[in-house]
Amino acid sequence: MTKLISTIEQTGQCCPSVLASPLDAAQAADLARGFTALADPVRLRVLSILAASPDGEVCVCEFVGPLGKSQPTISHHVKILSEAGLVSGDRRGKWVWYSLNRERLAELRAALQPSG
Amino acid sequence: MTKLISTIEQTGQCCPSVLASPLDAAQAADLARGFTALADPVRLRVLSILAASPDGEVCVCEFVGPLGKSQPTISHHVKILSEAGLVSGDRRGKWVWYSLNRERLAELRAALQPSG
DNA sequence: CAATAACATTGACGAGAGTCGATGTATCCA
DNA sequence: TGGATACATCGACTCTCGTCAATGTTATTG
Repeated sequence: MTKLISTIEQTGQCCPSVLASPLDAAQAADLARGFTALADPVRLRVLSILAASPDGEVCVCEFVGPLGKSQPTISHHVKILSEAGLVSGDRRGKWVWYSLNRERLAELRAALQPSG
Repeated sequence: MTKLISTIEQTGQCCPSVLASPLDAAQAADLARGFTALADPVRLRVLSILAASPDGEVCVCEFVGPLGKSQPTISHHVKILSEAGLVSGDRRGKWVWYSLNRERLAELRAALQPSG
């Protein structure tokens, strides 16, 4: 807590940033987990399809064809994105509708933002 | 080329963005390579140390102690960052001074930027 | 209840990543 | 010329990741 306040005072930010000050091991591990979720072409395409969807929601079956991967593979990637906080799933009947978590994406973007 | 102009017209950006429009396989692969370079705590700490350095340059030997990794391991990570365009090395005598490539980092940040 | 559909989970496989000791290469100095 | 220093490369190991076939789970429908 003291460390968090110190970080805020030093950087003017609420989240660790790569460019603000040297990261300790824990901060670096947290950020690395986030970027790991972005470090796969299938997952990036899932996010981009979600972002481009008019109603902001896409069910899993709509990823399988366009991305050329099997249903278990898509399900695997969506789970990774979900655990990283980048997407959220909502079950309605047989379908699970996934939506983009733009706040989480903004956090990772902010970690690459210059401090000054 | 035609595709690039089309992308610029549609998105107002020069680089593929996750949030602008659905990524094709090649665009997604390119971005994934960039985020893969960021998806490791050691490499994030290397970048953060470079960003915090007063003169913007750090030689390899200054990473080894603080990061608690062997010299070959640090050299390996610096190479990955270099190949990803995120850092540049400059040999001066026995030392190799590495500096941060902020433009490349800005490109990856822009890929997470909302289009509207 | 049985059959179907959408999605998740499991198990297994090959490929790639992170790590370090040992070694190679380049540079400086005595 | 020889030794010492800084960094890169190699080889090997372990572990994780991406992938898919097979199977399980949940919900709808007849």
